[in-house]
Amino acid sequence: MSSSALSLPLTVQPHHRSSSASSPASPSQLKQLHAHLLKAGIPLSSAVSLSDVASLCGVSDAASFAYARSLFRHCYSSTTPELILWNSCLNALSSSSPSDALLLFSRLRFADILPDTFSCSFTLKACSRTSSLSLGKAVHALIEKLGFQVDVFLLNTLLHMYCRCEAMIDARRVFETMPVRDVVTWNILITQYTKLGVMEIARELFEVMPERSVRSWTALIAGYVQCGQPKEAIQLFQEMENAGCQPNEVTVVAALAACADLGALDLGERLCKYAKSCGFLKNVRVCNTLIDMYIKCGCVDIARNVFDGMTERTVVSWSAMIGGHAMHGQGEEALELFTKMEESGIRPNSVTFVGLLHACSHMGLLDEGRRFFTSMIEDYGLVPEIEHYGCMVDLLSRAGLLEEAHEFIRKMPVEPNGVVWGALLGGARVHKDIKMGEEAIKHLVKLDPSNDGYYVVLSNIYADAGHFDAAAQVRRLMRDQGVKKTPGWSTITINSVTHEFVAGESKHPQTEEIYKKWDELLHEMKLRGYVPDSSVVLLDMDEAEKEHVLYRHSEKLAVVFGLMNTPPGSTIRIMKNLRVCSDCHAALKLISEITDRQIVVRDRNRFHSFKNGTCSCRDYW
DNA sequence: TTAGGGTTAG
Repeated sequence: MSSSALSLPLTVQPHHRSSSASSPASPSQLKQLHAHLLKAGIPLSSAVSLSDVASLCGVSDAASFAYARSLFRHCYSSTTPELILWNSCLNALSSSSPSDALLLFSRLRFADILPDTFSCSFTLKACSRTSSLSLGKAVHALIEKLGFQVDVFLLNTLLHMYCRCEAMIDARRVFETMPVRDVVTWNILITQYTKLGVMEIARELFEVMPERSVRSWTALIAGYVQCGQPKEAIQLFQEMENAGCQPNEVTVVAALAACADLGALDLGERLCKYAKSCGFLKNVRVCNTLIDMYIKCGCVDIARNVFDGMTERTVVSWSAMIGGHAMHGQGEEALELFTKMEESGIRPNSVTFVGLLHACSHMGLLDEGRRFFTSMIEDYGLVPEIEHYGCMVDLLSRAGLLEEAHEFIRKMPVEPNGVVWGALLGGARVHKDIKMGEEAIKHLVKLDPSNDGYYVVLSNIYADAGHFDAAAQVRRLMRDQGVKKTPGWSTITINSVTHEFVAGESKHPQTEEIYKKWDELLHEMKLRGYVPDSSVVLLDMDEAEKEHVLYRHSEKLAVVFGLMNTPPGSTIRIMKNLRVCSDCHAALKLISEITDRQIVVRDRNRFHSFKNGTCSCRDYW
């Protein structure tokens, strides 16, 4: 009943009660209703649901509580034992307002009423949700005193409480001494270890558990994804299929997230088909993850189709899609979508604004970016986080406003991180500002001395300005700091087999043919004006050697391999661990033109889609 | 009337 009945009290259905999930009436509404029903002569018990009463119990003043108890007695006491009413309230409050559930439990104890296993279970749930370890321990003691230690259900709740409070010694003690364990017991513990990032123990438990449910598999798959081990997640998913266990919505979400991380489009597509056949696409979270998977696998158009086809969208759906357009250099689409989002009445959150600011910085939309930054604070009351500051510094410094960017960093209320200084450094490179580059690197070296990327950029700035001695000094600095260059790798997946290419390595069985094909391409590229840009090579060697190093960059090898092993006209998709270097960027533009192929490269920041000699980033990256 | 797994930024 609740709200509809409250607005039209005389139409109350005598035996219709709301479930505890529906929103309870407020105390004042309830009092109003109470008065109304008394006048109309309708018995109170037929109109007041337990969850309504529960909402009253949440009121901490003694008068309201007394009123709630009188309602209890008035409505139910002739037919139902009072403890069930307490339990119903505890149940409702443990989800809606756990601190009130704890308060109610203390009142129950104070009233000298003996709790049963249900009361304890609801109270432990409230302890979990409020991380009240000491109260949880008190309930544990009570459980032992009352002899409830044989109830698996209750002990699982207890175990869960200890896990949520990260009291793993207590959790293990409960687990070890449980007289009976069921699959839920194991799942709780496995999930906790995945949350703590201890995947080895989670896996061990998974291996030895006597019986597994879909949730056991899913918990471990999701754990691998959360711990940044998507390959293991996919492997386990395949094991799960082989074991004949049917993935459900949650499993699909976890597996799709792994595909997104890996750029594993083939499996992602298969999961999409499976989800469709099971009717999972009605589930918003499945669709959200599906959108993310398609975006991160380079298929922004398909992602948009999924998005457009959704009947219900959450802030996550909108944010994912806006961020996706931004990542693919589609700034206008991102901004248009934001307008639609506002029209639809969904309130943007801080992630939405990260996507929007990304879109602006990738497109050089200075004024819009500033506007969004102000709007998120003033119109939406959001507090900017480090990511937002990073986007703003990126936006300003790319636009050439390096002084303003620097000033912005100095005024930031949060400590700038490597992303923020890195953005200033990037701007300094584009605008050939040595002073600002040096300022940025000063902080970057302190924050992250082992990251070689920054040195490369600084050296490029020097080399650009003709300061070759300074460039050499950077190389010395790198050596002195013990900085090793992160090997660049690129992967391409063909017929479900992922081929990895590491810069300079020649491990792939088709290496000879790849080099041969590259030489042919190089000839054609040079005819079209390609000049190798060896400034990106930070090694002491002569020009010819530098060019040789350049020609063995992993994304070039992967693209050539792709050209050789995929049908003409098909899109080539590459994943790269670092950012695309400027020489490869120029080369891939030409290759897309010469071979009439679309080449989509996912680098660590964004997507580059090369087609007909141009890139979707419009060379602004 | 009680317990366990999920999505967007990086």
